[in-house]
Amino acid sequence: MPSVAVLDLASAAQRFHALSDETRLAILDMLRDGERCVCDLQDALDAAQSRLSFHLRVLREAGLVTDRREGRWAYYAINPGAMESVHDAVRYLATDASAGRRALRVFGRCCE
Amino acid sequence: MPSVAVLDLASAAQRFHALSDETRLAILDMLRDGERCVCDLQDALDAAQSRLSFHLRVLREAGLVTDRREGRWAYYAINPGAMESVHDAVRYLATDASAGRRALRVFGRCCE
DNA sequence: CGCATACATCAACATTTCTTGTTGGGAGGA
DNA sequence: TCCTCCCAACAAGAAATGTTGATGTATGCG
Repeated sequence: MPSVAVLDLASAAQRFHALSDETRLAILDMLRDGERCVCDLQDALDAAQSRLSFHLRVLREAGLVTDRREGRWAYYAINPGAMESVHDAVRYLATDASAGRRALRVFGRCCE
Repeated sequence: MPSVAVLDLASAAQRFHALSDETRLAILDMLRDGERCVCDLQDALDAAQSRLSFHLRVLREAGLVTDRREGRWAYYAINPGAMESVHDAVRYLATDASAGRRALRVFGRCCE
């Protein structure tokens, strides 16, 4: 059975919202390289600390990132499970309901 | 080469924003069955006409749906190309930058 | 023509989101 | 202990977003 038989609209919307801001996408783009502390993000993105803290909270509350405290630093990292659920949601929306389970409207060969 | 070497933050953010609302996700969910006129969506979602029109505009301006006029009806349908670019963006964000091109952080076998 | 239908758009308002500056708290180093 | 660093959280204002009701426009039917 597909992991997303039907979409949980509320949580999907929340995750998409977390992805709907350029600053947050830039943060995630950096986190593709691995976990980072806030100060790294601050330098790289040239953003005020409170602004980053705000966006990291949005990402965290959507479950897209995890945070780990070490000494006085906070390290953030992408949460693979949440990214996978976003992936599932997109695939669900892009799937033709009238076609079979694997038949995608969009992707001839998916993830090629 | 991957189709998304680097993410276009602005347009990706716009598309994610279009997906960040429950009403719009419900609309797309209906459109999985094929194209629909506004009146169909109106009945099925029990939403005011101006409200639907607003959300359809957001989806249209993000490129996620196309519209077709026929007589006095307007038929909306999912735009596969835009859904694919959303899919690419999610995969890009979920991909470990330090790993090889096909190595995904998240999906052991993608789109299984 | 007159009228109803299907839809877009506008105006006004409430709510949410984002930014900037400030405050506070915990962790170390001197 | 005092001071600095790293970060979260608060406060206030600006801007964007979503809802509702009204108006506008094109189509088609009588």
